[in-house]
Amino acid sequence: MARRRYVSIKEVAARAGVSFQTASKVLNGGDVRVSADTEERILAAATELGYRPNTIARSLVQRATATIGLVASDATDVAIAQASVAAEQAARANGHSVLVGHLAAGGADGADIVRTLIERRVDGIIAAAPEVEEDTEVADLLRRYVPAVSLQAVPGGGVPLVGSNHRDTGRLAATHLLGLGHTSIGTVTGTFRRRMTRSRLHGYEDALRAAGLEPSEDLVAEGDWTPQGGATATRLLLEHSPGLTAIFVHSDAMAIGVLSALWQAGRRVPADVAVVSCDDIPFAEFLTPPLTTVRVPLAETGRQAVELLLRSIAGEPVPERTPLLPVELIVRDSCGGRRNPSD
Amino acid sequence: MARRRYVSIKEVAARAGVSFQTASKVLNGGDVRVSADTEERILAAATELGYRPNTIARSLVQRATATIGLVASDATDVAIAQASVAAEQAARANGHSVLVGHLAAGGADGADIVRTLIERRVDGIIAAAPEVEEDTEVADLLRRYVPAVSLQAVPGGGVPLVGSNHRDTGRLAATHLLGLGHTSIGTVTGTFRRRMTRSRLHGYEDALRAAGLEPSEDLVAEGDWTPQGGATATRLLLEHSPGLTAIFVHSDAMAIGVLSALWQAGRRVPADVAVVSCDDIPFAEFLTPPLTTVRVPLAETGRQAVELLLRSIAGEPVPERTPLLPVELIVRDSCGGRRNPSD
DNA sequence: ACCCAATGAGCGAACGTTCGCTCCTGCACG
DNA sequence: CGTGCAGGAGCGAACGTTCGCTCATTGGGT
Repeated sequence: MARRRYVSIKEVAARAGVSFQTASKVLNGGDVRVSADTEERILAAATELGYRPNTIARSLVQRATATIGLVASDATDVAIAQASVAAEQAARANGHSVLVGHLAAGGADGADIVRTLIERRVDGIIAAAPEVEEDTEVADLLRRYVPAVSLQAVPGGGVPLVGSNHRDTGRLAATHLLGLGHTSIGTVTGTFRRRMTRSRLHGYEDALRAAGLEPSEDLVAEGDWTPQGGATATRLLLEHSPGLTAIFVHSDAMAIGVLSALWQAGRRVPADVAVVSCDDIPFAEFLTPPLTTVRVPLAETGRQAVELLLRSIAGEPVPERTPLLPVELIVRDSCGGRRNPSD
Repeated sequence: MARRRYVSIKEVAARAGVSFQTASKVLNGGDVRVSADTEERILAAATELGYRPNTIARSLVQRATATIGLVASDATDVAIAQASVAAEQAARANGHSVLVGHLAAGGADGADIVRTLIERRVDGIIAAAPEVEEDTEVADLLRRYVPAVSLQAVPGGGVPLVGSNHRDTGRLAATHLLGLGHTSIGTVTGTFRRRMTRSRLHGYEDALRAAGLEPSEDLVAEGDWTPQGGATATRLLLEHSPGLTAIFVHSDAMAIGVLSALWQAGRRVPADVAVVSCDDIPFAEFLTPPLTTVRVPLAETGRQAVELLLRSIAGEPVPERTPLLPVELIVRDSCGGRRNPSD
């Protein structure tokens, strides 16, 4: 337990018999105008002493921390977790570390988290927290203090946005179901407060109208992104529109609840009710039945956010809107569009 | 996009007409021997200027960053994510920030991540990465440089451990199945390299022996913690022991694959095969059928890790082994031990 | 043999804080 | 009226770096 004291560059320099600034040059700086001999001595001294540069001191003088802040929803949500992890790994691949803050349920502590990140002088911030979509305090902080990129709209704008095409997502799912011959297609949506939900809903409506169908309120039930919420919404849907033959769900997590509720109601999937969802989380393939879903490039979104942010930090101008990433329909069994080989 | 320059305490002091050290006292230090009048002037100047303390500078002089490092497995794994999120929130509640590093698949970059954390002078490190269980380089770094707490065994010891009682977990699951009358109980384990796997297996064997049954190799199949792995292992199990009537799975994630494979093999759950698993991730309740599982207190583990680490940082001696957290059996439908109300 | 350029190393300053000490002022008390 | 003491504020030093400049030495070209 006798913890090793950190050794500073001065001690290394002393042992090598040079000034500490010279040691700094060879150990960290790039401007190595030093003889091979002294360089070697310094390096040797450093390893013998177990020297570890003190990034804190470096950050102070360079006025940059090589750290980015990530404010994320409770990353127990698989989808958010995927984006977060990808973002962290991308940041690290570019020499940056990531300081995270997970919002409490409800997201009331968003501004606190961001303030902390700012005080720690992160070079930039990535917001991956839907709760923040309406938080003007957070938006102000992001606009004023630090380069930022967001995975969802920010009130007042001014923060570059990355993400995928949610309207296409809805359109793709509904179109597929329509193509299978369904005409009474319900939808279990995310929370209405989120733009993503509204976009997906619009995509769904686009598809219905394109097929000559008029969207009905009785076919829409709001979920809350959880399996519970999905189950509850499904029961509501079944009550209002007992005749429906298909459901488009706004997330795989909710789809788990949807499947469960359908099963409990005695409706077989896909024989009685076809289900298409979105995200394509790792579990989707292994549900019973395997879930047909619109794959959302979550990891890719995280990486793109980092890339954009790093460019913004470097001083490059970044557009407030980048092209939305494309989504892709993954057909499995829950929609009945594919014959199960074991049938 | 005109980013606000950070204002230093000196500017605040100048505006308030005091020395910057005095400003420091009222803005950050606790030793406020200052007249109410000047205090007010300083506070006013600070808010007018939008002063944000520079934690970097503070860390430099205080030789402490109020930051802890978290090295985690790819937190796409729901169980790890739960522990991570809880740990971060607990740390923040105690005034600490969290710097994360997610291991690449395979975990080869563990030592790199830890080194980075050390160079950033985190006050302590939490290891929540099973991959690290055999990484002696990581173990050395953790022992030598910085207080640490691990969620899994560390080669050579010397790092306090927190976690739950895995042997009880196996015992509880198998005992329940035995109590239901099963005598041919297979198990889909985690990777054998992990101690947790071996503990759970031992618990399972304990229970069998206590019931007068001899464990058989044909009833054990190694999984890899993924749904895929669970499915593959299940097929293997079915091949070697077609007569089994129950399966104990080492994680809910794998259980999803187990359920899927069973379904594809035409075995009904729980009628033909009963399933009990461990973790109790949020999805467990919504699988078809709802999963009977041994709840592992993941969030609680994360919190306990932080608590221990903070004490260690504060200089208190912490025991290398804390009492294991208790687990609890959650009975749902997949084990057949409970009559489904809809039956 | 002389000058100048290039090479190698040193040195002061700065980054934004905290910490502990010193100094000044004024007031109460003997 | 002098002494002591407490309250209030200031000041120097330090934390561990990086950065840009200066200085000394060497060697090659004419």
